[in-house]
Amino acid sequence: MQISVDIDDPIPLFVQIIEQIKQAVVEHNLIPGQPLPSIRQLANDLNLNSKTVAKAYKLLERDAIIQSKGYRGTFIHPDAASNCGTNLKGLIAETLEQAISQLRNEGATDSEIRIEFANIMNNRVS
Amino acid sequence: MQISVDIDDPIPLFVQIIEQIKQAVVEHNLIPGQPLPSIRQLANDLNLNSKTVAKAYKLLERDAIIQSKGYRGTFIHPDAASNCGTNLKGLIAETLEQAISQLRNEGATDSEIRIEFANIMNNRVS
DNA sequence: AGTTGTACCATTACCATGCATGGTACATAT
DNA sequence: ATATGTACCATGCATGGTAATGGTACAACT
Repeated sequence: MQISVDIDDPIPLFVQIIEQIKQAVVEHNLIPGQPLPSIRQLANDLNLNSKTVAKAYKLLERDAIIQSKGYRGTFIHPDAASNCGTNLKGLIAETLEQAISQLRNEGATDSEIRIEFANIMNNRVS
Repeated sequence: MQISVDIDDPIPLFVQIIEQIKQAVVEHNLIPGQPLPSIRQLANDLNLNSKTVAKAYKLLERDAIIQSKGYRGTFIHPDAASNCGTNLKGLIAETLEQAISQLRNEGATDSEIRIEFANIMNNRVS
């Protein structure tokens, strides 16, 4: 498995890692049960901080693309291929788009929407 | 009609203006049809930029609290009192809260929600 | 001892945003 | 001329969030 990152790319490094692993899964270059390099190992290879790689792995595990087995390492999830299709990102976009377009129709300003959004995300009381 | 602003107050100046005019409406110190100072006039009295006052007036007109009649000036809207009750801000908060809590239940990260939100607000293609 | 994933603490730099400012211009009226 | 609301251009400043960095520590296993 070849993974590379481009620091000059505006795409965040942890996203670059995620996309490459997902791509390898859909192309069957990575098959279920196959081991992935350890967080520290991959971080070392890419000259990245281990936290950056850990973040990518964490998100991949949440989406059931990979499986972390503690001291035994990290492996491709049995249902990795099908879970690559489930687009959580798409659901997020769809849900937010619906809410935002509704609010815009109600006459809300983008500025007001942004402010209220920030309040909610920070659990502030408005 | 007495309006005053406090520059040291963390509340934005245009919000201070809006709140005071709304307050005056609910207290019947401002009644429908009554004229408001012109944008430039009020800006001059408060030592503010005219754009700041214009912003406050624009939002007040959107909420049907006041009515702008071009060169004739700005006046209190006939339904000002009742429209002071309709809380657009509350609607925004409610709509967004519903969407966000749903996404959080689906497993979405706050970070992901924020990114997608920014994409939508900027009409970027994701 | 060495490695695994994970969880905290923290800081730095960058970028987007909101607020307020300034200038200019327009049509429409007195 | 003067005044009205409104629309565009632009800037400086402060704020807040993300991304990425670093250090430390833990339990569990080889």
